[in-house]
Amino acid sequence: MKRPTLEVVAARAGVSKSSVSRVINGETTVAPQIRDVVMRAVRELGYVPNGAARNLVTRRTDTLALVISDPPQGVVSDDPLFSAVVRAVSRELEAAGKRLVLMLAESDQSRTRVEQYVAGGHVDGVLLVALHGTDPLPAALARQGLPLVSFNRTSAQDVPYVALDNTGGAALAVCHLLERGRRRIATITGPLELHEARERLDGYRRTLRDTGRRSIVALGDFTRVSGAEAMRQLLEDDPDLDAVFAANDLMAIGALRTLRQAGRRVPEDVAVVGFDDIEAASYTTPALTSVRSPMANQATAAVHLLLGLINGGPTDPVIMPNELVVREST
Amino acid sequence: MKRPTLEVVAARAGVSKSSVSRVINGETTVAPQIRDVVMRAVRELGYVPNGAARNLVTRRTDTLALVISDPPQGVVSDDPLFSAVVRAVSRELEAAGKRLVLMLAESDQSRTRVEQYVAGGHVDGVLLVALHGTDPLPAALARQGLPLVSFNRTSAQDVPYVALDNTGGAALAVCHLLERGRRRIATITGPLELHEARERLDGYRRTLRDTGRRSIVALGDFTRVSGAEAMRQLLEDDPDLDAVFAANDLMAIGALRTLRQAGRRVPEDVAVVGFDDIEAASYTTPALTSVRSPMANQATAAVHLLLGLINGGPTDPVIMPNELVVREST
DNA sequence: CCGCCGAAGGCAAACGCTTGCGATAAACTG
DNA sequence: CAGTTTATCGCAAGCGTTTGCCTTCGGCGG
Repeated sequence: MKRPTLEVVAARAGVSKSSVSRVINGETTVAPQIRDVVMRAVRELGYVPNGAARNLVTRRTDTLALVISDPPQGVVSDDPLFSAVVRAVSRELEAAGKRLVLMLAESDQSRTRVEQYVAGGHVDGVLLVALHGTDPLPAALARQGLPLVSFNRTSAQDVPYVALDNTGGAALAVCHLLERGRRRIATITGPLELHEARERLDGYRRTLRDTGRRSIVALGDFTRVSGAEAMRQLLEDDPDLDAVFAANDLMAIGALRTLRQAGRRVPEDVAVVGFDDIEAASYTTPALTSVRSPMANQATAAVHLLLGLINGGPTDPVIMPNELVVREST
Repeated sequence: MKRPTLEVVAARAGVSKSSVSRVINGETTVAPQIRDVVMRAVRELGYVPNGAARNLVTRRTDTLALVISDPPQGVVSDDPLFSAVVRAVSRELEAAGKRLVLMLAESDQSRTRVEQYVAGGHVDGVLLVALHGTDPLPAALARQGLPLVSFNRTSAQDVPYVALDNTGGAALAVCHLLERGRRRIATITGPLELHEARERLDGYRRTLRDTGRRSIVALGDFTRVSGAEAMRQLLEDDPDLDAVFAANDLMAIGALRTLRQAGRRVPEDVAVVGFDDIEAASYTTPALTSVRSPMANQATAAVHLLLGLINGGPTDPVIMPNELVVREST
């Protein structure tokens, strides 16, 4: 059951290991005649080069790590985001001929394991999703000196990133509500220790302030139940509100339920806008208007940035614009 | 920026490479005093063993591949299943100190890439999700002689697997409907080239036959729209039906929408049962009764089976039981 | 016809680690 | 106290590739 090595291929082809290696790696300095005999031997023996040996000498692995640093109940655990990102990254790396190792860092212990792994030279670069503002991992990985791209602005300096335009997206949502003639626009925020949630809140606040209106804020944590709860709170605080901007779709869905229970019609009495445009946003009744987060595009862009970095390319951050998808809820 | 090697650690500690290696690998045949001095050197230098070199000699990689063989629009693309499986596998491997490389095989080209990769000795074993009955990958991977576990029965012989009890789950659903007094129970199937879909249909048919009732079948493809469409078909074929068993939740959700549009009340006029119990099943109105597929447990079991195989354990298949979650739609 | 140049293939030295085996010294045994 | 067994450690041989450099050989120019 032993796999053949370069040596036996060389023997079979009647040439040296060097030549076989050169053929395998597509070098041009080898005579077509030798190339053919080598290829034949390779095929006959079913030879596949040993990865470890190759990595050892070339110091490349053609493998990138996707690290998702988030507590088990965190934001990225949110299914739609998780699979959109993972799948897009996987596809893009596949297309580039690279491999993906996926690491969920859900505890400090696993975070140090990630560091060790990266330090062990197993990967050529790291793609990092670390939404929490105080996460130590970005800085730790940056220190390793390996190419690194983050999925958002990090507290660590000089980490190239690809981020959504959260502020702009929130502004988009609020402007839309204003155009629809809404006067009292509330918001349900995400957990404010996340950059993402902060920025969405900022966008909401700034837009309202610019038009001389006041903010009505309830805190959520990006879960559906927190959205429902926050909505109850808002109705209590300000029964006359006529619109809600939720910082993500799950909370918007929760809010919809609360509104229905409270007998408010959507959108007649209260308009609702979500954020992310997850699949489920189009299932709800009424279907949810939402700011589309181009997660897949973001992931693709992040992979490209990283691959560029590995080849000595530029480190300029990328900001992804997002667009509003108008449905029945506004 | 060069990382230190065993050699420099040994020099610093004033011992041989062997001793350092033994300390690193936690062998017991090393004197505590030496152990300490080595550990200190390791810490001071920030030494981390090089993975490639280690793999090369030990022939282990502590890395397992999760291969998802499915066309881009396939079943597993279904977000909830995808992320549940990926996340559970990742957690379990993390706990076992192993690494996960994720490979989506969405084309024949990428399927051969998977084979090459596995043959290249990059992984110690493979976890395979290949639902399509005609997928050649199970057999191809089995031929490699590496430990392999599939997420369902495969056409390839002798591949250990961990499968859901699809037949039993469907029976559970139908029995429940019968107990609720339903007489005309229809079903919406998944794409029948999938084992999964076949088995669920079998379970439905067998249960009805055993109680002397006839089957009412419409074909779907596991997508929400196909569910809606199939439901329309069913209403046309048999306007008097009083219950529907959908082979997955997405189709059940589609069916709910069609029923509402058709003015049928759920569950008063028509009861609906789904399969999988995805997150969204509890969001719908009315909330969906569903057969819970313990995907996470299944994934965990698969990982354990694989790890066992690697250590020479048994290859007995595992069948996961599932339970019915009763909600408002029945 | 001779010398030189370039192309192409082979040799052998790494790459960084593990591990069987022998060496050494300490600890026993009788 | 001599003969042995034990506990530790070091030596060096790989593991399977890649690659710098040297060798060889055919071809070309002078």
